Amino acid sequence: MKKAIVVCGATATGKTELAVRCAAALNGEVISADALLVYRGLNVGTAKPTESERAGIAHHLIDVADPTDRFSVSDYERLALPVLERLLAEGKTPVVCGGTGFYLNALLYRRTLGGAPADENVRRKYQTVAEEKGKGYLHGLLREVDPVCAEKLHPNDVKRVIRALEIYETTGKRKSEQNDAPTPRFPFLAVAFDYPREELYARIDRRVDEMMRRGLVDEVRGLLRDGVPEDAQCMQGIGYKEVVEGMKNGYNQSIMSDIIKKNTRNYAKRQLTFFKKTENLHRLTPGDMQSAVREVIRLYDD
RNA sequence: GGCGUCAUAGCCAAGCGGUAAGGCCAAGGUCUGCAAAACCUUUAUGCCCCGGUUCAAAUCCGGGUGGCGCCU
Repeated sequence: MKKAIVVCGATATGKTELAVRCAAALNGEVISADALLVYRGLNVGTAKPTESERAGIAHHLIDVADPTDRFSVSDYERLALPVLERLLAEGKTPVVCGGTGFYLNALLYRRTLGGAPADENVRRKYQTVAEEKGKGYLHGLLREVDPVCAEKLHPNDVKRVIRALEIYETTGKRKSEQNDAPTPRFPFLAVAFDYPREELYARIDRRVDEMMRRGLVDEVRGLLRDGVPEDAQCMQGIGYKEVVEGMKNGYNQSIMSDIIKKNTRNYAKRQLTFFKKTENLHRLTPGDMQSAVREVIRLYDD
């Protein structure tokens, strides 16, 4: 069975180019693992690979949702897994590429994701409870039905507390009892560029400048004009929410740009933390794309 | 030159005699159906400098230094 290649790591480290080159060299196709690349119409703010950047390599899981959709990990898993399995069956090399660790884990490991579909009504109900009676009260509710899970969650972590309550309410089972060990679904080689922090931040700054130059503000304006609500899920993406907010407050592009840079740096740091736990992650020396590709191929053939 | 006013962490800032709030930034971390989301933790043996009063001073007094404002 062919192995998959996983190109992960922080934003702005050159994942796209590395993935395309590896796919080209190993008869592969790219499967994106990115929470915002799935949305149509979000191009410049997501640094969506252009036709020429894709270099004739097939890309999957990009532009599979409308900006008004509410896309989630389970949607990702449902769409991405069949593609990946098909490629493996065809003897091709799936090159999974992306910085959304949560999506990556869902694709790479067999997990139940809580085993309960999202239920808007239940979520709204508990959201109201949290607002009216307080986060502590909501957390107390969870403590009653699933004390083990409640113990692990901070009362302020309302999203997860609600999710745990949702699982219990819709399935009657406790989240804490679904201790499914993460088993890999197939063999894979994971790689990531390891930039010094300073350099990574400098790359991020440059990338954001580039996005502004390419018309991020116009893109956001266009999405809003086309009826995408300000509070749409995709508008929570970095670059989008700041522009929406900035336009409301009359900020100039320079101020928006600074905020986007800061948030992107914070995001990159979270990604680094997340990927620290990825087992057998091979760190690639940044700087020379050519030799990085060679390194990946060498590791792949081992 | 005179008078007044202010000086607290990288930044903003509370405190007004009893042993340094808070916010931002930064760093570290969590992550099982919103994840570019959400959440957690840490961050001044020290309050411009020197001296004094006091059991006790960021807080009061005197003198410096620096910023700001007004007057000449």
